[in-house]
Amino acid sequence: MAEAKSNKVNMKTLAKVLNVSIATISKALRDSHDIGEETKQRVIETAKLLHYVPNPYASSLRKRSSNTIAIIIPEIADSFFSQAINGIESIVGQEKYHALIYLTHDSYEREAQMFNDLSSGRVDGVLMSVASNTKDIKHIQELQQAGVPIVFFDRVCEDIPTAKIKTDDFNSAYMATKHLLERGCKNISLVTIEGYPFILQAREGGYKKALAEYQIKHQEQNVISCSNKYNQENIAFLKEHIAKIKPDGIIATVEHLATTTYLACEELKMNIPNDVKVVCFTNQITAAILNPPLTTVLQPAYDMGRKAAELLFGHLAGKPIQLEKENITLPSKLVVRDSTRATD
Amino acid sequence: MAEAKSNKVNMKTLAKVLNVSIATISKALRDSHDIGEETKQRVIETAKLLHYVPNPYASSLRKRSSNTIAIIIPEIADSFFSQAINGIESIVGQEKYHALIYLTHDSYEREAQMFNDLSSGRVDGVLMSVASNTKDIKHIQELQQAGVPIVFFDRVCEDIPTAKIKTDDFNSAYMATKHLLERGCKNISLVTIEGYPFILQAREGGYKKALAEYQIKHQEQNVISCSNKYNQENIAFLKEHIAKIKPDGIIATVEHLATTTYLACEELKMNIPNDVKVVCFTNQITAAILNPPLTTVLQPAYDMGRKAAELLFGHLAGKPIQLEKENITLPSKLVVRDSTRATD
DNA sequence: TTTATTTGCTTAAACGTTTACTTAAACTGT
DNA sequence: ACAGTTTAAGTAAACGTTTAAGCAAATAAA
Repeated sequence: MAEAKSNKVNMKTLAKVLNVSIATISKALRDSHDIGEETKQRVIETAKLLHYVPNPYASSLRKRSSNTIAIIIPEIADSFFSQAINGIESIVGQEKYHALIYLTHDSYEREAQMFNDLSSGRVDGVLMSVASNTKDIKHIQELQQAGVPIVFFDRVCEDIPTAKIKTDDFNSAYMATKHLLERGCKNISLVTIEGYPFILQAREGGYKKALAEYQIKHQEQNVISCSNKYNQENIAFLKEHIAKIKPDGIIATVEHLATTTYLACEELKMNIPNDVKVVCFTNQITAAILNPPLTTVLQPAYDMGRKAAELLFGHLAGKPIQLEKENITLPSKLVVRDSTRATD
Repeated sequence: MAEAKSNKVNMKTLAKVLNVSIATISKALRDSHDIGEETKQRVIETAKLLHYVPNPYASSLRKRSSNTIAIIIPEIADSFFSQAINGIESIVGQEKYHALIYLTHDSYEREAQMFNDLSSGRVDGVLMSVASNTKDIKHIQELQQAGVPIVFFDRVCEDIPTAKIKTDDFNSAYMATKHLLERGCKNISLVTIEGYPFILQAREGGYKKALAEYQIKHQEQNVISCSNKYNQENIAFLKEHIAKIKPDGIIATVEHLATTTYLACEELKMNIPNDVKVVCFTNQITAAILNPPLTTVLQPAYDMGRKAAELLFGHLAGKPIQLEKENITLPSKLVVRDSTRATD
């Protein structure tokens, strides 16, 4: 058990032990044709015996590639993103890559800062959901022009020509709204958050389309934009809106708005679904045990993350994938529960 | 705008442009005493102008340190871990470090594999929660002996002499149990998951202590061990237990067991809190809007992550921190809601 | 004035790999 | 037997930093 001293064992060590050159070690470990079968075996054996693990930084420096990707997302305490990471990780691990994680907290400045750092060659590729207040996309363009492939998921940047994995925001909002209309709602509010022009535009579009189909005139005041964090002020803000507009249906477009909406309704003594019916975009398993159980738009978070990673790694592996041609939409699912139960 | 060609600009480029040596560039950028003030400014200016970003791999190779840490956790789709990552990230970002994320999925084999990789010098330190089925800790010992500092949070490994950030599992389980006893429960089940001897031992200990104080004899059959994933089989398994034991109180020790427990009770037509009162260890904000609102043991996830990161970075920065002496316990909080409302 | 010291910079080696190029020996076919 | 090819190695440069050591000129101390 004493064969492996804590002194770093590197190729030089192995070369010395085996009395061959460093090049032989390197080639043997990468299974090069240059090296004889017997030598290869000897190298592999002693490498294992001495617990040799290659230095990734030397390798990355020389090869100009790092076997590392970056995951850049706005936040992590959200079931959509954590499930998406699970999907990403399922590929990253399998491909023996490493994943750096960066949280922008929806700040453009941090995002730009991160991209600046990444232009160093730190990563071979990027998987990202853009920050809500990113308007200027120069940082993304520059990284892409520097040759780092980028794949967007969920919160994509339409103006960058690369792969985008989205869910059908327009359609799922349309379905959700139609569902409320079918259940008799006539005055539906759309509760969104600041930022995310594309996604929110799509959801608002689907919402409006459904209204139009039911000959309901859309009112600007029925669309309310909260701040993107769960707190007391948000609840108060929403309460005010509900008290004023008295909607009979609410579509909450992000996860934490479910709690905000339920608490606001409770404080206003408005019963769900009798006084107001609620649908929320969320992936939380607790939706089923809420009071009442919440009708949700369930997004394919895991699959989106996985698909995004598959495209990126396919590209990195040199497969003939034209990232800019990949524009994939995975369907969300409306899961109907009691928060939109028919009442009358 | 044409000053920065996409050709990688490195120290050599800067040296050529400014007609000084590479060493001067390096030292100027690191604000060395060796370099004159005027030269420093010129270097910094042109570096900015040409969008120079240092190559992290060259730097890491030479300095034998990577400005990177590893976060190793069992899973990520769990509010405790995602909040803990938020806490960690708050320090990582501020210290200009980078964080690699690894998910063990509670598998010892993957964990050991990851540690093996990390012995390459890939990271300067590790923040981790150990996998549930990790019994053999040789991989952890070896990395530590190789000089990589490790800080545990939540799911610690008691046999490794290093910093451990825990929450008071014993006491919070004790409080939760006592709370149920005060509310009149006489037959309390503890629902746990497989693995995690230390944490579960502590929680079971607290549970037993409370029972003892109330002169209730502990029954082995009241402790049930589910599998650590949310699915239908788990619900069925728990239903069976509840049907057999007919507990009037349940303590669910991990987040996803809340949903499992609620659904099991619902299927058995057992009313919470009338027929059975429920407490769960969870950090989800939806606890407040469940049916009924769930009494929770709220763990200081963010603070635990943050504290763990603080210790690690303090150590890395050379502060006089003796990691092996740090054994910190942050209190959890019992948040009482309707799932344990007094009835009778 | 002479000797130390400081200032500001350069030289060159090192970190641990990978790889283009070279080389010597062994095999091939004629 | 000999030119040509294949096989199995080795040599050395390169990746982009950091840093110990050196050195000339300027400054300070005696």
